[in-house]
Order: sequence, then structure tokens, then C-alpha cells
Amino acid sequence: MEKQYAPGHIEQKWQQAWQQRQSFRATEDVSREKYYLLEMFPYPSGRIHMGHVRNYAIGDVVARYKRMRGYNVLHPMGWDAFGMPAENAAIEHGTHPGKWTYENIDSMRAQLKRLGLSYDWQREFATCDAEYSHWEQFIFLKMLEKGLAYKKSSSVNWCPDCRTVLANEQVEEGCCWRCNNLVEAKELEQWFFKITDYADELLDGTEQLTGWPERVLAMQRNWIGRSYGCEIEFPVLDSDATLKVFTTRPDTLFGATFMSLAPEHPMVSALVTPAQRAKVDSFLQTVASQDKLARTSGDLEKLGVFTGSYSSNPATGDRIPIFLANFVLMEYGTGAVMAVPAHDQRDFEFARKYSLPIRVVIQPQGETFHPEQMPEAWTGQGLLVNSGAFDGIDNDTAKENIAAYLDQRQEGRKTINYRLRDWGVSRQRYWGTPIPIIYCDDCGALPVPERDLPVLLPEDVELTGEGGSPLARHQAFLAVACPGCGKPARRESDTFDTFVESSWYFARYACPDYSAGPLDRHAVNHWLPVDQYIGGIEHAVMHLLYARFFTKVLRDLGLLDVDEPFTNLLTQGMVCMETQRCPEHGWLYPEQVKDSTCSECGAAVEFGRTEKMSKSKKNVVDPNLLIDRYGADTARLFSLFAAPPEKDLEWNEQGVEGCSRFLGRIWRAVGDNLELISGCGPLGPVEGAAADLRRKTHQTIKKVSEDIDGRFHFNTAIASVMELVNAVYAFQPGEQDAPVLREALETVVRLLAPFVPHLCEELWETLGHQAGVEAPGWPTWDEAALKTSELTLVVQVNGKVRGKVSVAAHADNQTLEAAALADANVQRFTEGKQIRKVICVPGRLVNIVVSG
RNA sequence: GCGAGAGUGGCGGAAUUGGUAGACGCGCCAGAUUUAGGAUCUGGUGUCCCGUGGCGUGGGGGUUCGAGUCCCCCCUCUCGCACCA
Repeated sequence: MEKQYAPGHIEQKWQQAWQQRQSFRATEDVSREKYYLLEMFPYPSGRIHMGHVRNYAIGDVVARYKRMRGYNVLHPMGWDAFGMPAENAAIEHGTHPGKWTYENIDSMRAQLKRLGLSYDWQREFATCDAEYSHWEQFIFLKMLEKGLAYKKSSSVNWCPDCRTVLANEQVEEGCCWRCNNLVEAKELEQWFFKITDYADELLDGTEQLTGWPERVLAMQRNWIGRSYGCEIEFPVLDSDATLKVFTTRPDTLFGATFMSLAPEHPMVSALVTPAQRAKVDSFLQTVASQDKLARTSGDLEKLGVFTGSYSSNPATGDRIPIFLANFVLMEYGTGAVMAVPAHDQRDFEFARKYSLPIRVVIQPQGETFHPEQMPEAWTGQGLLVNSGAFDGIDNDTAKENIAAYLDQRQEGRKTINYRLRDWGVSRQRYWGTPIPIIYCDDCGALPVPERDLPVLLPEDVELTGEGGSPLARHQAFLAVACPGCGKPARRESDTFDTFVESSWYFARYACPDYSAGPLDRHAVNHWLPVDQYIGGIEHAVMHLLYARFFTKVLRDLGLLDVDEPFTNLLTQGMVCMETQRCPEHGWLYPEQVKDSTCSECGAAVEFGRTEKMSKSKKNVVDPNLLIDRYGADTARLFSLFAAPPEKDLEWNEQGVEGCSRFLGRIWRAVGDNLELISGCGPLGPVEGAAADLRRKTHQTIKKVSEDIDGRFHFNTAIASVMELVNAVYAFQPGEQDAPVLREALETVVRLLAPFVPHLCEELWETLGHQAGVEAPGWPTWDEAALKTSELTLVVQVNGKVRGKVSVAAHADNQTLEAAALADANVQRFTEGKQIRKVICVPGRLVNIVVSG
């Protein structure tokens, strides 16, 4: 055994051994309980970053731990391979996106393998593989048959920079989630998935997802945004038309004194009277000039214009003016609002601005509101007034009663409204899954026949980055015979949103080579649901909601039999680091900083607050350099030890060195004692310091088991092994202590095997074991070894610690009390005082309550 | 505004049901070993003028023999959503 711990060749040796032994191959085996562990698969950018290291290190601990506990673990890895960086690289460097992507996959696979992650690499696939495209297109055709995929013209979020449509979930503060440029509205024919059909199930399902973080569920519920209310029809006076509104407050119907329509409302041009035409046009121009970000922010000044038309309030019969208002959104509800200024703050402000009547219809008991004196709208509870037959009833009851009244008169009905929109999946990009549709002048839009799947991307494509989708210009790709009539027809040139691929990859891992369909139902039912899913919080809404939706769709298509894809979800925090700036040279990489000065010019570096590692801020650490320097085990250990998994991890070079030092300490502890413990006899009865070490060993097994299992407190698990190692160093063994010491050292190696597998395999072999360190399974603790004959109890007087006493472990309360009262220091505080009560907590403390 | 979460040493963080606050690591201080060390080993390290003492988990109240933990009020921060009718 080498005196110095040298991770380089050890790690290589064991990675090869695992590969040769196929240690992580998963096969269906009903004799053992299955455990499907999955980390969110990466986009093959070409380089791994610290976020990957953290994500996959966390997953690997769980995988290895569960395997040692006897589970049949499925732990796969693959590539989320379609997407825009490949196209951008193609434009910049003149390579083909496919070539670029597959080369990146090769390089990233090698980097991940250097980390020693226990994947079943035989299940690997990339979402740009022809087979994957084939079965994704197949699923789309089935969705089309079921009416779950459809085409419509709609105003879409258009990113002018990426030249593509974005889903609502991909628009952040009015900007593109990728390039951060302002998103525009554009009218386009698009394919949609009917996720709204599943709104209720997706929402109600969150109640059953007890293994998910509350905030992710809250975000999804918020996103789906179900609200109960009424749809009410308002007749347009001097016209046959009616305007439908959605309201959650039918109880305020008698207070509706005007109507507000979204500027984009389809009825606008019909409603505008000649006299108002000029004013309305000028208003519409003002609104159009405001970008979407300003339109939807709360502090926008409320602006509106009268259309010249009137409606009548179905409850009061009053004539009410119809306005356009910049704060009314076409995307929500019906794009038309019944305005109740007395009980809605926005309508209140609008009414004040345009001198519209305010009619109070709800008042708390005993209060009288005067519209002209109200400082703001009353949105609280109360009793109805000015509401005809409904006067005097509380407003919650009135919601029901007025809904029933409207229903009876066929002027309205109860309805449920959702914030969730259908998922637009068309993208005007090349590097994606082609949407398998053919357009024929005579037959319309037809699905590509199943026998002609997959529709593959043409290789010979010109990517310039200009003028929309390259597929739309590729004549050989577009030209196709109509599957209906045989006449020349044209292929759909849009590709799927890449979130479609990531919505079902977890199911395909169960049967990556299945060629008779997208999913082998038997295999999928064996492995799914994923028992533990691990990934970044940034996917809380988009990916995680789409994947839930797809699972329900696949279930309804008869392709699998689960309702939810992920039983437990762990969202790991980001990897952060202090930013460093030179006044002269801007953001600096860590290696450009020496002793807090810029290595270029020597100027003092400004340290910023810790932020997420990002290329633009240059506060990034290349995991490859980290592995070169310290080894994969140290990289893994640091990312597990520095913070609990769901919290942000702050990068700290000295912390890394500390982890490296700890591994060296274990190495020496085994090396220095190897001679003593080699070939020692079996463990017999022990006492004194040896019994203490043995107790520490078994306490540590218990603590680490409990910390990993379900709690994922890896940082404290590692800390307790550190304590055990410290105890080994403090222990001075005699000849007869070899078995106890051996047990302690072997326990250290076995407990750390999921965290730092290379080192532990090597030491396990050094300790004389032929089979791998996982072979004997997870260590179990011996309850008897945890017991001691004597316990040290804390003695408190009035809740403050005043002494410690040693007592027999099974001593009764009377004995404890006597021992506590006999303590010299305790007596100082009890002397001359009356003992009112003594509380004994066995195994913990004695508290003496005194007075006087 | 709504929703979720967090505030503990110089720093990252411990403290499963209320029961010795600060485990473990980093940093710092001292010692040992060494030709020397940024290697290794040992000890110390919340704070207050010594402690067998006082104070101490964002602030203020409360419940309790006992509160970081439970209850009420307030402050600060992070994240998500946000004119959603």
C-alpha cells in the first residue's frame, strides 16, 4: 500500500473494474424490491459544470446506498440532446448540429465517467436518436387521434432573437428565458397539446405528491390557477351581440357600473362608434407601443377609452358604458370584465379616473359606505345592499344565490376558469423532432402514416441563423406525396419544443431498446414510477408539469399504468461562488486572482456577493480541473459535505482541501494500522476504551443510516464518520484491540462507500476482501454495542446546567435524584432553598426546581 | 399584494419527538515532529475584566420545571407568482 493517498490511478482502476464487472447493470428481478433513481438528464453542452457534479453526486450516494441495502436499483443516464445551442454552434462554426451534439455527448460521457457515477450505461440514449424521434412522433399521432393535439392560429410569444415561438412557461418577465430579449406577440398557426384537459387532475394530484417539496407544488398550483366563478352574459344595446365575462364575484353583480374589455378583444371594432373611432385608435396605438412587460406589471397607469357602446347590467337593467382598458388581459377569462368599482381596486381607480359611477353593494354589518368618500375599494366580506331581492344576505351565500338566479334566467352559469393555457409545442427551428404532419391542398393537414415514421431531419441543411426555420426552405424535405390522395403535398416544417422529449424520457429508460412501440408496458410498469427524482428547482413548473401531463396522457393511451411519474422529488440548490472583479480587467476567474489582487495588473480585487456560478461573471470552477487536482472522490465529497442538498452550496477552495485532507486521514488510518489488524482474530467481549470505540462505531452506523435514508442529510452523515475517524486516531490500541480497531476501520470504509467509492473500494481490497465493498451490503448496528453500563447525566437547577453525574444506565428516578442532589456544585445552588420539584428525564437530565 | 422558505460563532453549517446550543469542517491561536514546510499529529477557539459566574440562536411578549425548537406580534432576507377580474 502506498504511503500517500494518490487518487489518480485508484480512481481509474476502479472505474475500469466496475465497467468490466458490469456492476451497475439493472435487470428486472422480482426477487428484490425495485428502486428507480433518476437525476434530470443534462443538455450535452460539451462540458460538465459544478451543478452537474452536485446533482449527480447526490444521486449516486442514493443509488449506491440503496444498492447496498439490497434494492434492485435502476440508475440510468442519457442526453437531452435537441435544442438551440447546437444550432447556434452550427451557425458560428459551420458544423452540423448533429455532429456537434454527438461529439459533445462523447466528451461529456467521459467526464461523467471520471466522477465514478454508478450508471447503467447500457440504457443510455440521446433524444435526437432516430428511434427516440420515431416513438415521440408515434405518441404525437396517438394524441392527435384522441384530440389531445390540435392546431390553431393564435397570438404566440415570439422571440425575435431566437426566431421562434416560446411557451408561456418560457417567458420570464416578458423576456425570453434563453436569450433574455423582449418577447413579441405574433399571430401564427401552431400545434398545441391539450394540457388544459388535465388541469383538474394535475391540480388535484398535487395533494397526493407528499414526497415533493411544498414550494414546487405551490408553484404548480399557482401556475394552473383554478378559480371558481361565473360566466355572465351582458347584452350589447342596439345590437344582437352579447359580451361574456368571467367573474369570481357574482355577489357584486348589482354593483357593475361599466364594462372593461381587453384592447385585443375581437368585438372591439364592432363596438366602436364613429364618434369614438379616433380616440379608440389613438388608445390602441398607445397600448401597442407598450411592451408586454409593462402591460402586465402592477404599477402600470390604468388607461382606458370609451367605445361609444353600452351594455345593460342583467341584474339591474341599468345602461352601462363599455370601455377598453389596458389592464384587461385577453389571455385570462374571456378578455372582458364586468367592472365593480366599489369592490375591486382596479375598477375603483379606473372609475375615479374616468368619473364613472360607484355603486356599493356589500357592506360589513353596521357600516355604511359612501361611494364619494371611499378611499379604496372594499374587497372584504359583508352583507348585500342595493341588490334587490338579495339585500341582507352575506356575500358568500349571495355568490351561490346570484349564480342560481342567473342560471335560471339563462344569463349566466357557474364555471371554472384556469390560468393554465394549452401547451404550444411548435418551434420554427431545425434541431428538434420534426412534427409528423403533411399538408395537402385538397385533404388538409394529415398525419404521416405510422409506417413512414420516423420523419428524420435532413442532413444537408444550411444554417444561417436568418429568415426563420431552415426546414421551411429545404425543398427536398418539404416535398412529399399526400398520404390521402397522392398528389404533391408539403411537410410540416416546425419541430417540437424540446420539453416534449424530456416529458417521457424517464419511461423510455425502462425499455431503451424496445422496437415495437414507444414503451414496453411490462418493463415500464416494473420500473415506474421513479422512486426518487433529483434536479434543479428551475424546472419546478415547466418540465415537472409537462412530465406529469405526459404521464397521464401515456396512461390514457394505454402505454403505461401509473398516474404520477415521480414519487419523491429532491430539488437541489445552486452552486454559488463569490464574484471577483478587477477595476481594470472586469470579472476575473479564480485562477486570475492571487492574494486578493489581479494577476494581470496587481490591482486590489473587489469581492462581490456570492452568486450562482456563471460564465458571464467568470465565477466558475471547471470540475475537470478539480478532478485533476484532487480526484473525483474529493470533488464528490465536497459537494455533499459543504451544505445540505436542497440549499445553495457556496464554493470554497479551502473547504475542498479539507475534504481532500480527510480522505488522506482515512488512508493513513488504514495504512498505519494495517499490520496490527491483518489476520486478527474474531471480535470477543470488550471493555474500557475498546468498548467506547466499538460503541462509537455502532452509533455511527446508526446515525449515517438514518441520515441517508429518506432524510438525505449527507453533510451530517459525513460529519459523523469524521467523528469516528477522530475516535480511531484517539484510540491507542494494544495487541488485543486489533478486532475492535478493524471493525471501526472497516465501518468507516463501508459507510463512506456511497460517497467516495473509489477510495473505499481500494481500502476494502487493501483490508483483504476479494469482493467489492458493496458486496456485503450496508452495515447493520448492534443494539447491544450501543449500550453502556454508566451514563453521564446533566443536572440542572431551575433549568440551568449546574453539574454532571455518572449513574448506572438502568438507575431508577430515585437514584438519579439522589445522585443529582449529592453533586457539590448543585448543592451550592440548592442550599437553603426549598426543593419544589425534581424532573428526571431518563438518559438525559435531572432538573431540580427550587424556590426561596 | 399572494404563495413558499430562511434568519444560530469570523465562515459553511449541527441540534429526528421541547431536554447540555454551536456537532463536523474551514479559518485562526498554541504546541509536537521536522533541515524546512503551505505536510502530519496534539490541544485551544460564542461572548463578557479570571470562573464552579453572567450573557447568548433577528427583535418583543407568552406557554413550560426547561424554548433555537411551541403560540402571538414585529423586523430583515431569499425564491416563485403577480392588474388573473
